[in-house]
Amino acid sequence: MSDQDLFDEELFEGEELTEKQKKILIAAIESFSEKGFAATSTNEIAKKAGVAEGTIFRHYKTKKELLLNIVSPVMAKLVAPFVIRDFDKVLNKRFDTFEEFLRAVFKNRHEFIEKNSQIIRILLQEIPFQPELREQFKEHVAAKLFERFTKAAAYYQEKGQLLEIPPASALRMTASSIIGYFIAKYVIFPESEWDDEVEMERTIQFILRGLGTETK
Amino acid sequence: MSDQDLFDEELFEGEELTEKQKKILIAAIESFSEKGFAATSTNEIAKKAGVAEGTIFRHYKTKKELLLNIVSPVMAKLVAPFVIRDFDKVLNKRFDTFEEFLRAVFKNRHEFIEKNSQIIRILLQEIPFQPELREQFKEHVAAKLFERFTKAAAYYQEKGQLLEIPPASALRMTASSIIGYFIAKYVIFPESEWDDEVEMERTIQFILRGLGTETK
Amino acid sequence: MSDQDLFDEELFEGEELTEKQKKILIAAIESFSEKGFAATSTNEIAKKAGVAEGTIFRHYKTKKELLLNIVSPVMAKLVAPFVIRDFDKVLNKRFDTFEEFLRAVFKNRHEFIEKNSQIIRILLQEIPFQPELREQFKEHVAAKLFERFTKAAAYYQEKGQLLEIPPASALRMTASSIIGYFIAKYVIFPESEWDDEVEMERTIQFILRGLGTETK
Amino acid sequence: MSDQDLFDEELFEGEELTEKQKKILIAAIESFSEKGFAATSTNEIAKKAGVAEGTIFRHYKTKKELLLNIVSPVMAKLVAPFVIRDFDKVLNKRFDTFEEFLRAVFKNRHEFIEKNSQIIRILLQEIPFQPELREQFKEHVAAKLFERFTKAAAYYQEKGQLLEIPPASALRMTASSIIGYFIAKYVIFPESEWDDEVEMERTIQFILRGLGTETK
DNA sequence: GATGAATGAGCATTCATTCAT
DNA sequence: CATGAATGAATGCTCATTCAT
Repeated sequence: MSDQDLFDEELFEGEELTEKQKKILIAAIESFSEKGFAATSTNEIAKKAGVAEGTIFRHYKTKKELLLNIVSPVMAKLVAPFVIRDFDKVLNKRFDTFEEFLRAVFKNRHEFIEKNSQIIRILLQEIPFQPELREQFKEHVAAKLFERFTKAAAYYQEKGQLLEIPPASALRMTASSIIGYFIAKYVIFPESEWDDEVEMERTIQFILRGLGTETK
Repeated sequence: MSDQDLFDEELFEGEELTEKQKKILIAAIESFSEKGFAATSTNEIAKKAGVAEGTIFRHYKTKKELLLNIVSPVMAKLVAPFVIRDFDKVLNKRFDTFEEFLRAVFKNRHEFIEKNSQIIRILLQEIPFQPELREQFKEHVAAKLFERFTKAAAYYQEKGQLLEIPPASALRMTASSIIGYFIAKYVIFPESEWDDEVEMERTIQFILRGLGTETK
Repeated sequence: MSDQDLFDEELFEGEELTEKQKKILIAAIESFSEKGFAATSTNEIAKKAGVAEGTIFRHYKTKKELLLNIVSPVMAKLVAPFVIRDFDKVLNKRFDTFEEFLRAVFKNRHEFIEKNSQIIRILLQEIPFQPELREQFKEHVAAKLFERFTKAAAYYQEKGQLLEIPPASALRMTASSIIGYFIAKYVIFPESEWDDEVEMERTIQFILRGLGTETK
Repeated sequence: MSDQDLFDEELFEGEELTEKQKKILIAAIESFSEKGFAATSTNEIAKKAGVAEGTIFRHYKTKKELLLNIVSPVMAKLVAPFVIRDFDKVLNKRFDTFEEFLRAVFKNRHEFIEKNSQIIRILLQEIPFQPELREQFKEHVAAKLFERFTKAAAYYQEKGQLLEIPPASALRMTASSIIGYFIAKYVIFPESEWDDEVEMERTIQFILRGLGTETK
């Protein structure tokens, strides 16, 4: 929890939040992720945050706006490493092989997701029911991810390292495997023993074998 | 819609439902899958079903019981092909290779999921928030699936067709890929053009390469 | 109060109201007329009516709908004597002189207004703020009143009993005088001594002298 | 609007108002007259006035006090021409006939009401619900008006120009006719074509015929 | 003097559930 | 069995007012 708190501050740092606003956000994140958005009452959030109910609505006009304010920055930062300027060059320089690329993305996003697991859980839960969220997701996450992944895929396909299938399909299978890893870890076996390093490596190998061309 | 209706009757057929009960179930499924369980009111269900609100509570003590009554039979039937008596023999006889096995499971469950997409969507949405559901899921779905898949995995590993990794990991990656396929199809691109046959085949190939041994 | 109650039943009689609905209406009428629509809470109405707050909303979707349901029937019946079929003939037969006509209208509407003073007070208060009410009023009261009064005016002008001014002006002055009488009686001096008969007669004489031709 | 603004300053001129106070008053007048006192929030007034919500309460302890501060000066000035010292002499000198008197009062108050139509609308709306207002009105408006009108009436009755009825009744009918004129003009037909001069003259003639003794 | 964040009581409305018919 | 009127707790949200800065 202290870890979570630490990060929340970092996450919303560009926004000049008052102490009360931070408490409201933290309380809302906790409740939304535990019980779901619709089943969490503003009264409950207020109590958990130690503020008056009216205070919530001074800062967020509606409960839905509170939800969007929680989830939007995470969506933005979720694709951050893909939105670097001159992504192509970065690709050229840093990741010579698809394996390096895959491994870097996985590791890096792993940390991010770990730190924001609650909010991402909320995001996943609410995307089917909140059109605004879906719109944001499509525009800022899916589209960007798809665009950059397509470039990367072309690059590695050219190099002969990646199977010649449509990037969309490659992306789907990569994402399925990675997201499946996180859901297993955080949703299905949250309290089980689980060897992060080993399972992550297995997942990477699985994707590489499934999509790579290596005679390996 | 008529397809969906048709199937709903089939799905609950062992249960001797009155006409009104069927209407209630169909209405509830529609609303729950569209707006979520918590955001659907019993009043709304009653109106859509064309019955009085009291009638719902005559058949289902609480709203949650209604949810469980919808979702439970689907959970049971979701693992149906794995729960055949003498699963080992079935395995021996029918699916000589891992590829055959995988292909059969995928195709067969594909139809089932397609017919029950609404209910499965409800299931996925509500599992995180309904302990009873989670319990049922673990007991009747996950455990059975795991048990039978483990047997199958051992069988194909012995035959040298499947990579020597823990069955749990193999299951996770297989399931991720298959479920990822369905989520892409039903949740992310529900109105997009999407070539079922091709994408399914790609997914199968991906899993086979990822988990199979290279002799292929 | 018993008088008021008696009449309320009569007023809404065409509507098949349950006992609870009647209580809600009576309570709402009392509160709205005492404190105004905006300053009356539904909680207060519920308590006064002896029903649960939810019960109000079962019968009237919103507080405003409750207001309209109270005020509309009175508006309709307020112009009732003018909406008789063959108003012209009635005029011919029954009221040979403008004085008779005026006296009849005044007396008859006097009783109606007396019985519905609370609701009419609500109507007057809320007309400036409720566009729906204003619309209804224009359509069902003002227009009808104007139309029939215009006919009557023409009739008496032809007979040489009424000053030759536009009917609209004559109506305005007649209505001002009559409504002024009621406001003085019910709003300004509600608890004063006030000789109904004498003041009414004075008002009639005032209008007759003001609008009649001098032959009298 | 500039006219209105201009006058507002004039109206409150004896009171040494700061710029912010004026803005608050103007904003409150506008909102109260448009939506009613109870339906206007202090937040809304603050925004329209361009001040902080707290600023309103620095100047007016409560929202009701703000209302009274708006309405009181208008009430005082509404009867101004009647509160001249030596009203009797003024009467003697300036208005030899009831007609002159009536015409002067009507014309003069017409301008005043036109300039303060918003505030007077507020006054009319809130008098039934604000005991303080009613008290002030009785004490400063009705009583004074009644007292001076009674004197004037006696004067003109003595001169044989005014019907021998109780001044209270004469006042009621005069006031009804004049106020009816304003309500028609400002409330019922605010956007209609309406010939001020002609209708005012008709109204004056109506009162004169109704109350005068002229063989005219 | 002016601000605006904070308050908590109060608001209209919705809800799952009950029960007399 | 089925109904639907009734309930009252709970909900998201608004309000006039306060007060530290």
